[in-house]
This record gives sequence, C-alpha cells and structure tokens, in this order.
Amino acid sequence: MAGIRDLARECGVSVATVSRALNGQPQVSVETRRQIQEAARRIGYRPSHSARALVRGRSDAVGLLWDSGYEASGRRHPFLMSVLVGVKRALGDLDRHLLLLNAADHNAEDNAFLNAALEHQLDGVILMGIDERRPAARALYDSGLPCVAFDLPITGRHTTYVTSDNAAGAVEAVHYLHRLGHRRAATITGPADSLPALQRLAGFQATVHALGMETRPEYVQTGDFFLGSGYAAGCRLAALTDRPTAVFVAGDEMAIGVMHAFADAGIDVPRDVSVIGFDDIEAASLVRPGLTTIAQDPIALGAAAVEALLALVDAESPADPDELAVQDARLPRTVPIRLVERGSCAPPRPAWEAAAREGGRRRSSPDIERLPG
Amino acid sequence: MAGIRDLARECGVSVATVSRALNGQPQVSVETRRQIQEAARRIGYRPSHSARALVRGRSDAVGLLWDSGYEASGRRHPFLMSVLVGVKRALGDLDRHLLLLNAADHNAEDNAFLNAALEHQLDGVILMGIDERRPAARALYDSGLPCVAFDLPITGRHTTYVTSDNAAGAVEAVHYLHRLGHRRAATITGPADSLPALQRLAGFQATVHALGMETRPEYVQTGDFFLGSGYAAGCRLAALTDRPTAVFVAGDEMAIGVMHAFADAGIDVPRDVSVIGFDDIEAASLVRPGLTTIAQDPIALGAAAVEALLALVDAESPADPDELAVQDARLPRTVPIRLVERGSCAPPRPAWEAAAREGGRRRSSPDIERLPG
DNA sequence: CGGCCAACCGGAAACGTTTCCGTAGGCGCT
DNA sequence: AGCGCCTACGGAAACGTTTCCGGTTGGCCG
Repeated sequence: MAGIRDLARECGVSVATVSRALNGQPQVSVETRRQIQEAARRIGYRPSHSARALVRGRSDAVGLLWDSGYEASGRRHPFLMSVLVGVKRALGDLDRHLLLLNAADHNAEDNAFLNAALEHQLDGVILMGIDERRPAARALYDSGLPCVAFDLPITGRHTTYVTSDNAAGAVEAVHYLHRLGHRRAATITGPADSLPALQRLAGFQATVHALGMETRPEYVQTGDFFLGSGYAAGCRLAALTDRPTAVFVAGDEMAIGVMHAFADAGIDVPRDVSVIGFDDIEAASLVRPGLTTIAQDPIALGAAAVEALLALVDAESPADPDELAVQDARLPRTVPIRLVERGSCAPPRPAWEAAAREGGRRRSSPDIERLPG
Repeated sequence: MAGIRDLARECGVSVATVSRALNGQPQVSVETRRQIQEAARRIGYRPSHSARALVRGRSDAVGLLWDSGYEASGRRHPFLMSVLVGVKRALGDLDRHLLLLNAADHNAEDNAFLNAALEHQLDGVILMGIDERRPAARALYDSGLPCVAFDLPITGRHTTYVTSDNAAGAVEAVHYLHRLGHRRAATITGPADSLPALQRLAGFQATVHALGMETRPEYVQTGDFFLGSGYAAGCRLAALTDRPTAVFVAGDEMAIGVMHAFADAGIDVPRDVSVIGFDDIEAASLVRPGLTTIAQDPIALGAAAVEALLALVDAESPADPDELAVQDARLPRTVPIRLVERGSCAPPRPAWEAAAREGGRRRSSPDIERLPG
C-alpha cells in the first residue's frame, strides 16, 4: 500500500507539499501539482480515510439511522428505499459517504446511537422510520450533534426535519375532487401522533370548509396507514345513508383497502365513488383501477435532508456559534408534491343515474374514460 | 473529548493496559479491568474509530454497493430495502457497520468503487442491484477484495454470491399447480442474462417434464420483470386456442400484469386460469385477487450475504492463503423459499363448465373458496 | 542596494490508538 | 539457592495524514 511518503519520495518533494497538492490548496505551483497528481495515479496512491479523519477530527460521513422493526409498530414510511437513493445521490455529489448505524434493534443501550455517531466522528445523522421517543434516539438529538429527520418533528439543539408538503397535497386533492364536481368528500386519516396524518387532515378540512363542501363527523375516519384499517373505514363509509361521492385517503395502502371495501359492497370505483390516495407507492400503479394519488418525491426528500443537514453543520462550524444561522438552519424543509392522475377518480354520477344504479352490474374494472382538463 | 490517555491517567495505569482491558485481552487482572471499565463509563470515554482503524489496518466495516439507476435498466431487485434490513441486522450482531458507497452514478471513474473501498479499508463489499458488467464493478471484484453479490454470478479471486433457491421455488410452484389438478401450465420468464430468470425457467421446465405435463413452445413467454411485459405476455397467452389453465410467472410485477391482461380479455383469475408469481413483493398482498406466489426471504438473504462475506475474509486472513478454505467460502449460498397461498390459484374448471363459460359473467373478484389441502 | 513581500516548499508535531518488547515480581521446581 | 516460567503491566514505536511554523528564493519598490 503506497503511502503519502512513498509518493513524496517518488516526486522528490516533501509530504507537506504532496498533501497540499492533492487537497487543492493554493500554495503549490501548478507544475509541481501536475507532477504529483501524475505520480499518484501512476503508483496507485490512495489516501487513508482513517488517517485523514484522525487528524482532521471529522470523517466527512453522515450516519443514517433507521429502525427495521419500525414498520411493525403501526407506522410506515412507504418508500424509504427511494428516499435513501436521494440521500445517497446528494451525498455523492459532495464526496461524502453514508454510514448505516445498526440500531441494534434489540438490547439497545440508551446511548447506542450516540456512541456510534461519536466514535465515527460523523458530521451528522439522518433519521428515518424510527420511533422518535426511544431514549436512544432522544440521547442522539439532545446531544447537539446535527440531526435531521423525516416526518418526525424532533427538537434539539441542532436539529430539524424535512417532510412533504402534506397540507398542500391535501388541498390539491380536494380542489381536484371539487373541480370534478364532487361536493361530498370524506377522508381517512392516520394516527393522531403522526405528523403527516395531522397535516393532511388539516389541509383537507380547511379546503372542504373554504370550498363550502358538505361536512359531517362521519366523513372523517381514522386508520393506521395499513390495508386493513382502510378496508374497515371503507366499510363504514359504504354503510352510510348519505354516502360521500369521493374520499381522500391519507395513505395509498389504506386507499387500496377502501377500494376493496367498496368493491365488496358492490360500489364501483370510480363510477360510484372516487378515491384519491397519498404517497404514490409502487402498488398504486399496479392495482386496478390505477390509484390517483398525491405523489411524494422521494429523491427530492433525500436531497432536502442532506441539504438541511449540511446547513446545520455549517451553521455551527465557526468557533463562535452563529446563533442567527443556527436558527435559520433549524427551519423545517418542506418539499413539493404532485398530483398523479390514474383511474380511481371520475366526476360524480348524476342523481338520476345513481338512482337507477341497482339495475345491471358490469365488470368492475372498466377502462376509464379520460377526464376533462 | 476524553482520550485513552485521560482514561489511563484517571486510573493510574498505562495506556497499553487500558487498551488491553477494553479490548478484552487476557493479560490484565480482573480488578484492574473492572476499574478501567468503570472509569470509562464515568468520564464518557469513546474510542476513536479512525485511530483504531488506522493502526489496525482495517475498519470493521463492510461496504454496500447498489446502483440507484439500475431499475431503469430493465432489471429489478424487488425488495432491496428488506434485504438491506437483513444485512444490517446480521452486521449489527457482529458490531460492524455498513458503509454505503455512493456509486457516483454519473461520471463514475473506472476505479471509483474500488478506490472508495480501499480508502476506507473495508473488510469487503456487498453488491446488489448493480450492473455487474460495469468496468467500475469489475475492477472491484477483480481486485481480490472480498465481494458477495445478490443474484449476480460474479467471479473473482475472493467472490461469491447469494440467491434464493429459484429452481426449488419453480418446482414447488408447478408441483402446487399440478396438485391442484392443472396439466397445462405456461410460464413467463425474465431476460436471458438474469440468473434468477434462468434458474426459475429451468426449474419450471424440468418439473413440467418430470410430471408429464403438456409442453409447447408458446407456453414459455419472455418478459423483462416489469408490469407491461407481463401484460403483453398475458395477452399472447389469452389469445392461444389451447390456452393453459395455469401460468407460473417469474416475477410478481409481471404476474400482476398478466392478471390485468386476463381481466381485459374476460378471463377470470382464478376461476378460468390460475397464476402464481415469484418474489412476494408488497403489492402481491394488495391486489385482488391476492397473488399466490413463491416468497423470497429477504432477511435471510441479507444474513446469508454477510455470512458469506465473513467466510471470505476469514478464509484469507491467515498469512498463508488457505486455498481450501477459500474454495469453500467461494461456494454460492442459496436460501430457501416458501409458497404463500393467496387467491390467484384454484383447481381448473371441469371441461363441461368451461364450455358453458361464455354465458353470464360475474364480478371479477369473487371471494375465493379455500383450497383443499 | 537594502528591505519587504509573495510564492513555494520542508521539518516536525500532532491526532488516538494498538502492539511489540521489556521488566518486575511471584511461584514452583530441582 | 538458583533457575526459569507465568502473570500483569509500562514504554515507546508505529499507523498515514494534516497543519503550524518557518525558510528560501526571486522580484519589486523606495
């Protein structure tokens, strides 16, 4: 393994010069630099990450904390993998790497995460799909180490979070429904301790109100983001005498559940009732009819997270903690969403046609006609 | 930041003793060890990973290489995330960490991966969802650094791969179909350069032959693991005069595609034809009817990968390269699969009923009756 | 011509570990 | 009593960088 000394000897210069040349520092002549780079390539020199990290006191790596047991706990992050891709790309552009902290799912000592982060001298940590109330997690973001989370409103000395624009997504969804002609829309929301669920519900209610659409207590049902709860809520909706003509569901998996419930009740989607989801999970494009949904942009989410994290570390890097910059970096990031139309929404049926509904019944997966603008 | 010297001073011993005590080496008295551990906790001592890695020459970390642009290239790894969980857990049990190498999707210099791996002194690298023909990947597993891949039959000096028991899965699938009473089964396979596709096809053909089931050229169709290709293949199958009564599809997404094709052709699944998939992706349990499929075990796959990787590094760790152990560690790992029954398979219809099929048509998602053992 | 500055470079001290080698004492054995 | 072995420990040399503090040129200005 060729070290910096070998390289220095090879070029007839000192190790200091080699270091400066390779790190792009200015006090080295262009000719010397060229020679050094040339020689480095020739002898296959590779700088030791450990040595560099040791002396500089940081590793240029960020940690990723995510808990594999999380999904079982009744919450979800439907596309962690894609978000991860976004994180990885953004980091790659900055020549940084990502260290997965094994959350030692069992037997996790309270300082497990923090210890790992400090031992590796991480620049900061990104948290996703984790129970933010775990002591081990708390210890981490109470430590002053920069942290950014997905969909988790964590607080700490150097901490912020990123999330999709859930409120905007909800208002776009009900505007869309309203444009289609719907006036009676229900929603299925998520657990009350889920930030996205709350924001989506708030957006829904505000817009329904602003548009003067009908509102009743039975029109908001609660689920847990999983299929079964969507099915159950769908059954409750189906049994209503004043059934809504559209339903905005806070998560795609639940939305698929309500579609099943409606199918089992003999209610055709989208002819009899429209359903619109949230997230755009893979299955949304696989089911029939295709699920119209508010799509999150996982790549952008990942990029926003690293941007937020870097802002956090930059803000505290100078010796004097720039209080203003810290405040600024602490602001949550919110990334835009996008409506993707598939087959699960349509204009409501005219009353006379709905009345005649109990006649013949056709195939439940009709090709849906293109919707007008 | 407390260093090992502070700890030594605190305890009135030398740094050498502290190091030995903390690393569990035997030549330190139990009393001294206890005191040192106590003091370490008290002053919050955390060993520097960089320093340790620097002097020991290795980092106790393994790299993970996966290419986010891969899916666009016509191949898939349907549950990378879950496999990742498996890898992470297995690693966590060994107090190792996982470093995600940013594959610098663009502008990737030919040695990008290898450089990153060497600079970080990784124990080895796990590859998944990557185009194994990329020069940058080749350089990696030609380098002698231990590598293990998923579903990629890569070869190199210290290299192996893990994969699900695709052949066994295929034979189980057709046995299952055969038990149900099917005698005319088709298959939809994947690209010819995909290892799992090849193995699944081979298992299918061998079993069909062994069981004396009908075989015709049109009964094997080729797809690319994506929905559209499954739909197309399903249409071709539906148009056959001697249509098969069951189809074994080499991937769940394609399987969903053929279900759509059949639905559009007025063919009911599972009444008119059974379809069985492979992989058990999330959507398999979300569609209707639920997709009966051969499930891979992603957690076990991940665990098998780290086990294989560690065998590889152990085999070459002694000064003398134990040629036998290396040979042994190079053997591919194969992890068992499991049949999961959902609603897409049923006994074939008796001929007389099939003949009368063109009569009334009912809802396409009937609740399926439980199958006899 | 002396002094000053900029540009370029070298020596050496860190950084925090692990490990090799050495040593002091205790103990059993002949 | 002398010898050697074993256990527990200390001293110090690595490991491969970065960076501080200089030092040596050569050119320019006064």
